Amino acid sequence: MTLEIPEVVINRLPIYARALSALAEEGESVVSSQTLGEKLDVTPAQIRKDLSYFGRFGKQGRGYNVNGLLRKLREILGLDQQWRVCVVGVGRLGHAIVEYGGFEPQGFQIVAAFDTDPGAVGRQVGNLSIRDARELESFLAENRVDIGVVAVPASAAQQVVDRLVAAGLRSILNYAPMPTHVPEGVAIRHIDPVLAMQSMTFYIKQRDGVHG
Amino acid sequence: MTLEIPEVVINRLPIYARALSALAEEGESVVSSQTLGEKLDVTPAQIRKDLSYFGRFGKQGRGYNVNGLLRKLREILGLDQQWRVCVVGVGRLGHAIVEYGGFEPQGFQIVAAFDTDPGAVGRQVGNLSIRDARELESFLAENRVDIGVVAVPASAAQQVVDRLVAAGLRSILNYAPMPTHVPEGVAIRHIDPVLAMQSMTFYIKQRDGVHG
DNA sequence: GCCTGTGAAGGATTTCACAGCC
DNA sequence: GGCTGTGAAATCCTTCACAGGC
Repeated sequence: MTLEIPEVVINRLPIYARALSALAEEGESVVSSQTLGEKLDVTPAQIRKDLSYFGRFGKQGRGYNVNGLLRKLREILGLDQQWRVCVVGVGRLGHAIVEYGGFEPQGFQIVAAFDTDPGAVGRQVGNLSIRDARELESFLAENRVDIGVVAVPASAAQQVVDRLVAAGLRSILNYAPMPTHVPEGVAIRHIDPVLAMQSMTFYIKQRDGVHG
Repeated sequence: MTLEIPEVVINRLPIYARALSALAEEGESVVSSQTLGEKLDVTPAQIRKDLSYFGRFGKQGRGYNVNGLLRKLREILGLDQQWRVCVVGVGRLGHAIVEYGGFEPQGFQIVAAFDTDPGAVGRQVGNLSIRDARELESFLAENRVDIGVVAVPASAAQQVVDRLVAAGLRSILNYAPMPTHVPEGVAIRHIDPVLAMQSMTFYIKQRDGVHG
């Protein structure tokens, strides 16, 4: 398909899609790059340029059809499909992830949860029964899974990522405080609130000088 | 102090600091940009250039002193200090945040939690008693708080961010699935696992074509 | 008149490549 | 010989500005 679309562009598309959803719910039928940009703190030129990688969706003089563009973006991103997700590590964090209600409505269905702790295996979380992490490979061989969520301690993160990749997964969401790496061709995203805070403190310090 | 250091650079420093911590624990005393880069999937030149914004910390022919550089980075980022954090919104997500043990050891102390729900106010979470969100401004006026964590529903996020900013907070970590905006001079970071997944599905689709 | 789509310009970030020092 | 620090080059990304269509 279309080659070499910058990753920054891909990362912005879901934001556009979300804003368009909101506009659609408010009953708006048309939106200009100007108006959309104001809602999102993005320049209109950026929105137009981003969209131009995928086609010509607007109408001169009017703007974009909200539902039309939303449908297009959902198609491009695959948000019109169901995605199957497994979670590895069901400690406090993994628990919260499995029970978080925000994934399902967006098409991300959690189909399995794994843990190494014999005390956790077999327990019920949400509507899943926790599986033994030793079954990870066999489960992935027998069931379609699209995305792996890693919620294990930092010390185990790389090993778990390696197993997921070896088993054929190509998309990983890593919650472990550890910058695991993956081979070319595997998408990985890191969720790390501590890192996020640690980069903000630099600016606090710069502004205010040193606290007690 | 030093002016105009790119934000991307600041965002990488905590990663370097974390890797140096690990090296220090392993008893390594010296590391080259080459070796550090391999651990982090970052080019050696990038590491050297990033560090050069802040000074000259290495020794030609040897590399960097692990503990020395770590101390420097912690000082630059303010990680050698205690930071006071408040959490707004103590639903399931806020709960998990307050009870997550990963912040305290890094110097981020959660000093208050707020909610609007009368049924939640007064309840105990971790070692905090949930406060009425109406007390937010008075609490911030009387107590030093450095970082505000927003864990409210999307519909309330912008409003909460506005209140935090109006009360003088200049660093915000937003967990709400909603790209809130803030005035110049306020640092904000978004944590949004759904967005992260939605950008990965693009690549799955590109590789594999469409699933059922 | 308004707004898109897009080459070209501009700006930011990364990488190169090497002088200089240990 | 190995490795840093850094100008210069290369690359990547954003913004400009305007031709063209509604």
